[in-house]
Amino acid sequence: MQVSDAAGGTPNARERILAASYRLFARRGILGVGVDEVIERAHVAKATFYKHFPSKNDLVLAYLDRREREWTVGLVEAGSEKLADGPEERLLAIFDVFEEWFASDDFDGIAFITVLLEMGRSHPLGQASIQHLAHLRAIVSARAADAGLRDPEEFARSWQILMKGSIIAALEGDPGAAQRAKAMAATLIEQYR
Amino acid sequence: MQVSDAAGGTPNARERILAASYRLFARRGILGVGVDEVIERAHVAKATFYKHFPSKNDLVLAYLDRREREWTVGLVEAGSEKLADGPEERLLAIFDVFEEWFASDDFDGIAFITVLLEMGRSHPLGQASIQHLAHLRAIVSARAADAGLRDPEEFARSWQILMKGSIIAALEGDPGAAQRAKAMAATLIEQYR
DNA sequence: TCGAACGAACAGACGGTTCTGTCTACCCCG
DNA sequence: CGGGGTAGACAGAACCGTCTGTTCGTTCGA
Repeated sequence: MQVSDAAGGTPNARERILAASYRLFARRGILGVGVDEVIERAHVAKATFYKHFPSKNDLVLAYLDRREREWTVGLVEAGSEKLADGPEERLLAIFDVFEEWFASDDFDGIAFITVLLEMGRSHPLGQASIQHLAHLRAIVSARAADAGLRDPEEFARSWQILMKGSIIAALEGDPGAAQRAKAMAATLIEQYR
Repeated sequence: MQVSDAAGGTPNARERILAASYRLFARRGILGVGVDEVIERAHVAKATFYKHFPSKNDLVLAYLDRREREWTVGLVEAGSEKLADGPEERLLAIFDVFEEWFASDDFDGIAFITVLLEMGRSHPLGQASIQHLAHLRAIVSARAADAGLRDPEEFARSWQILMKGSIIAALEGDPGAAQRAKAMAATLIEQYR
């Protein structure tokens, strides 16, 4: 089967499209990137593109899925997992991961919010973004339950306000956004203990 | 001078363009609205449009300015002013204004962040958005100084994380976002007292 | 084992729409 | 008669999506 390219070598077409669009979409949004540019960067023929993704929308959906795997799960969940051991510490470590992320060259904002704002909440892509954000919140909620906090669902909603706010602040140019949010987060944990 | 139309009657062309673009941009973003649509909604000829605004960018800059007058100053500053009397109460009342705003039909998100995410921080319009957000922060900072809080500048940055986060949460569909942020805000005040 | 058939990718022209911005021509009122 | 407006054609680019035709490696049957 020639579907995968996990063993290195030249990635197959679908993977190249996904990789190219990932970087473009993350940095310039959906509306700001045309299909033609994705095709050029992926070194792929147009027909090949439309064989794998019937429309640009389908590509964006795949992009959001990948964003969830790589960012939500890979960076946020796994990253904070190995930085701390207690359940409360694991929660707080999210903002340590953020701090490093904010300072890195890979810091490209929060895709789900960008897409939500670009497309609007009634658009299918806006709806998909809302669902991805709900999944992120579920992770926080589960950790809150782990830590024995009361009302994990409510807690997670407040927590996510801090996450979103700090990401926007960082994007705006505030280098201390992560630590500022972390301080408020620590207080929040106390109040839900 | 025929610039204003404050006395009613048919607004002049410039004002109609501004009014039409305000609603369109606020709801669908910058990239999602074409000049042709603005022209149609404003009942204005294309040449007239380009006489008043040399480029779409110039219109967006004017839109952001108006947004600052109507939203930042009109809604947030003035609105919370008349809802409370003590300096701390005036700060907290911002989130009461938010709650009403979130529930209203006029709730159209936060223009400055939308433009920032759409255009990127290096784009002139992104830069302008950052400046408008800084102005909003300056208002918070001044009120914090009024309330005798320590380090008003730092305080305002944390405060703004709550504001941004709650607006995004509301946009995502969380009706309790304002009160959740207000609770965290009250705690923040205590810590800076 | 050789050659036909096939799948997957390639390059790129093309159509129809939309975008920003320019320009001409007219019109109407003070 | 001049300034501010109207209507709308136009240029040139970018957009999404379709389509034609070619190449290359694999598979499979005679």
